[in-house]
Amino acid sequence: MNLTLRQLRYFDAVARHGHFGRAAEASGVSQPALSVQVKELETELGARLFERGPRQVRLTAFGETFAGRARAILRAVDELGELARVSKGGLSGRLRLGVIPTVAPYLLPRVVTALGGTWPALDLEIRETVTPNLLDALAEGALDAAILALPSSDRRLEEAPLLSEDFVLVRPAAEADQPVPAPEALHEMRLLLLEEGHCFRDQALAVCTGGVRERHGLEGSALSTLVQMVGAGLGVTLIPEMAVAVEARAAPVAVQRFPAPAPGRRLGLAWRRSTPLAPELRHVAEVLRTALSAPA
Amino acid sequence: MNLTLRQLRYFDAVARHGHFGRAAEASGVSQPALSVQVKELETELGARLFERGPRQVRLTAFGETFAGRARAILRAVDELGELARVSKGGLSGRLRLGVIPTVAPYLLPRVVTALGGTWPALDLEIRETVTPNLLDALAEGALDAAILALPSSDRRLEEAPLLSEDFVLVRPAAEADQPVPAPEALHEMRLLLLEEGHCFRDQALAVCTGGVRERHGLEGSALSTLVQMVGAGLGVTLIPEMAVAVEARAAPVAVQRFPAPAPGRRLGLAWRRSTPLAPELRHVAEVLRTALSAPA
DNA sequence: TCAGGTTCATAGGCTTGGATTATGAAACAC
DNA sequence: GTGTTTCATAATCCAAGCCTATGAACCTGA
Repeated sequence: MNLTLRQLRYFDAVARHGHFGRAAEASGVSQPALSVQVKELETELGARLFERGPRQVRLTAFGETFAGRARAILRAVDELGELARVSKGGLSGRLRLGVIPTVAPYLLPRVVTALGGTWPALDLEIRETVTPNLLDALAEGALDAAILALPSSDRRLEEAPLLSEDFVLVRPAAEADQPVPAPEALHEMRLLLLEEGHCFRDQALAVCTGGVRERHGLEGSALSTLVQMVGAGLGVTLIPEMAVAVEARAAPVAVQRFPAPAPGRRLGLAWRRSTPLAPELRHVAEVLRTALSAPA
Repeated sequence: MNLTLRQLRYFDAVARHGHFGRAAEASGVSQPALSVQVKELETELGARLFERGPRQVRLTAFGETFAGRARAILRAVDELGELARVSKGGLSGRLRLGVIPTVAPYLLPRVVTALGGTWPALDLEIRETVTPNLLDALAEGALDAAILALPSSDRRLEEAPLLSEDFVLVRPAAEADQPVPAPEALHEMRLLLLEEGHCFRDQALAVCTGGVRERHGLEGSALSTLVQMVGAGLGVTLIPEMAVAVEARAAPVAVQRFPAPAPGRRLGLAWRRSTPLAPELRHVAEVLRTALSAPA
């Protein structure tokens, strides 16, 4: 038995696309070339990897577990390449950084400036999406690191804290003179939330230990939407402190801070433990921590 | 950059042998063929992997970390092959089982019988050596499973208990009428020990919390040697209960059991968590547990 | 200092593996 | 049934990899 990485790559492509033709195209080879390699792989293994249906290709049970391991191997091989790149000249080339949506608009300028200043040769690629997607992308090696709320509670990740900040209450400007409610009292008010998937939604919910009245149709996909909704008198909302400067100015709302201990969140940088970039990423976290602790 | 498994295998061979010629021989190819592949690997990586000295080949610092990752990949690929074998027909083909020396002579017959009875097609390969070697071999994939004393305290291993047994005191036959000493009192006597590396040596030492008088030149490499030394009046020793039937008969010695709670050991089966054989090995442990709990 | 030995790199010729295009076969859609 | 989609097979070609032979660098010992 003599497996090759080529076979694993082609197999993985078919497993992902569920289609030989498209897998071949994605792999940059002709369909027969790919078919032959996959068939050879099956022959060497002595087991079918795919159920070839007339309309679709599906993994067998065996193929399913095989795919998991094959992917891990391909990822590890990719990391070998990264290892070589890092080993000479430190951080350079592409760095794929993920950022959660409730951070990206407010921090990215400073992040880009700080990293570009320290590593001029760095080719930064940013991807903004919700935490679950970031975690998947990190696990698959599609991202090198991500800025998200700590803790990630993913054992495969290493994380470094970047900053902590409080949440503030945003209410219609007309209510500016009202006393600040206790966080626990928020469930008495109409609290507007981000849609499912945003970690900030869960954090906001956690503040209201009593639960909130669900307001279907009153969810936003971005903090600025929520603030606009508050300005229109639809309810109140929480936003992280870093968003105040940008968002509170754009609508007729009042911002109120909670007395200590105020609810808040910790943000950090996270990366796969096994990435060869780990030492460099610790340095990146250091640089970001410094840059972000300075006033904007 | 397009690494191949072939390159990694050849590189690994050179890293292990520290010698291109021998690595080539071990890999079953000519030396130039191997040299070319390694050179190509270095070119693709853009970094040297070896320091080519005139008298020896040594890994560079980069090569060192590279080798670790490369080996992990090669192991994972081997496991893919095993996965295929296991996926159809369950446990069959070769099973490489390690056993510690203080267990092997007494249990192996029953182990072989039990496994051969349940899996007739199984080709059992036994390797007897001390625990540290077993752990290395398991980690490298040179063994599929091992029978050793629990706990292994290696997080990469999964383990299943097989049996627990007491230790008994072996003393010269002339002392058969003496009262049984408390385990703590053993350091008053000349306790004969196995040589370094045997886990049973450490377990015996642990029994004598007060420490023992070191008797250089009075260590044995096997329990039967120790018992013979006891028979010759050189001191006393501890042996596990399973060894009594075989060993105590072959020398003029008396066996004394300790009152509860007697010192003892737990034996178990251990295997790499990532091996595809894991489900089968749980079954193996089950079979062994049953077979070994029955009287010999 | 020079002859001989060891060890890794390079060169030339050959074999095999992988790629391409062209074509076949099976299943569905209408 | 005719056309379409999709994977497998066939024929052909090029390049990657292997082997033998040889070179280059360095050590060793008289």
